[in-house]
Amino acid sequence: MSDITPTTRDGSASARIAEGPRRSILSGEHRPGERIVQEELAERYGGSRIPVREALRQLESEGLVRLVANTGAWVQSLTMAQCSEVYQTRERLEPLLLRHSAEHLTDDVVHSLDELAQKMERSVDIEEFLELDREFHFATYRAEGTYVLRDLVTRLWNTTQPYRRAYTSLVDSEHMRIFHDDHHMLVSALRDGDLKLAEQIVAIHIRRTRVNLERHPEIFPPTDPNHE
Amino acid sequence: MSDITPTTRDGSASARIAEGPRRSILSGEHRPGERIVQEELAERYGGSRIPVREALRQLESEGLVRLVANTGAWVQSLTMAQCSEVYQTRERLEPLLLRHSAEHLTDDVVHSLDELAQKMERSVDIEEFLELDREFHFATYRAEGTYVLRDLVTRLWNTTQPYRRAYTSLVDSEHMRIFHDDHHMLVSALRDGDLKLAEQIVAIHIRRTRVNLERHPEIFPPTDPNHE
DNA sequence: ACAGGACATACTGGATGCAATCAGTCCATT
DNA sequence: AATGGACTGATTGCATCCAGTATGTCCTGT
Repeated sequence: MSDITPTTRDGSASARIAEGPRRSILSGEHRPGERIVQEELAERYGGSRIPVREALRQLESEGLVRLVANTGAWVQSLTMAQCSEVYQTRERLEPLLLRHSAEHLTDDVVHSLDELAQKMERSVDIEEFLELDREFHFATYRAEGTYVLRDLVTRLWNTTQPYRRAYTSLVDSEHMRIFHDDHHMLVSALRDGDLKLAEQIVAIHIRRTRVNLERHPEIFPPTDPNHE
Repeated sequence: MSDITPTTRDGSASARIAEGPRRSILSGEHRPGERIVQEELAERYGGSRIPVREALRQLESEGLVRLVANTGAWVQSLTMAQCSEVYQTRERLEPLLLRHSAEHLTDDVVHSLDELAQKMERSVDIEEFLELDREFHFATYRAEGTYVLRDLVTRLWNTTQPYRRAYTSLVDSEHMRIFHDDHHMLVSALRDGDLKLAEQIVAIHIRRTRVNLERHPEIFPPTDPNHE
């Protein structure tokens, strides 16, 4: 898990503590809708409830946690419509990020992308697959310059991670074949320096995943539990 | 605080306090790079430093504030490159948001959009102009359904607000003419139900602003003061 | 005069303790 | 039996206090 923390943070305890639940949520240890108790986090990661509360505020802004005053915190859960919205957003943003980044891609990186794509094909474990997929795509997003856009994309990935996990365990080998083909085509386009094509592949890749997600309403909460 | 405090108990104090500096920053009362002292906020908005600190964490995640451990908080300042990046992001996202929203636009709303565009042309005060501009565009973004995308766009507007303000005070009447024309064309496209055209107009409108912003490096900090 | 270091001040970060609020249970009433 | 209300345990929200760190100043030595 490399690029999980969206904003590079200082060494304060609240920033450190925030990483704990963030990892737990992204790794699937804590699932959407689960209750988060301040005291438990404080004990688990060492510290009082003060930095824990600041960490929760931050995670709320990142879209990973849902806070209700005087009531508590829960792992954020998305409806299918919200998840779809995030994917539509990604479909617009990631081609842009890729374009910025691809100009700085070296042959070494392209080569490692190829290896990642192959390794992913051989992967049988879901967690490993998810991690490799993330590593692959973010390897194509190693843009120089500012980090605004990459931070944003990181957050979008993070908020939808639980549903990507649930979906991955459902897809059949046929869809997987197409999924891997996308990756290989993307590597080829990047190797050829065909930026326009690479952008299109990423957009289609994201759209394909969204459409498939929308075929599985059972992995989302039945109705909107969040009224905000 | 045991007396008849006007502070409603419905929301948490930290959420309430966060609104204060957020408003101050957006209204231009506090400018990028200005120091923010916790104690001052606590006194000004009522409360101890605990909810203030949570509010600052939240504002940090929103991109309005920059926190450094053991040192303090400052109003976030963007380099021209970062600001440009936000505008490129907006250029991709707002057409999408507009498309989602435009399906629910009533004739009433279109009519009020027209009035807003005209009122903006007559506006001479910069603050009023900025507010009307924001009101105009967000009136076109009154999407039903989920709020993920609109929240995101709101944040992007917020983080660039200081530079929009600085830029507005610089543009000549010629550019203003083109700016207003964009708005009128957008209203027409929405009235005709030409979604594709409306999307294009918004994209061009945002791009035009970005290009003009990039012609004024003097409104940005000389070098990158943020190392993240 | 200038550079380096020690001190003082001001501010942030965090822990503890107390008040307020919510949820779940039990009992009384209809 | 079902509904309404009070009570209790648990948990959150906040204020006060104390420790840690950064910044600015002054002094000393060269």
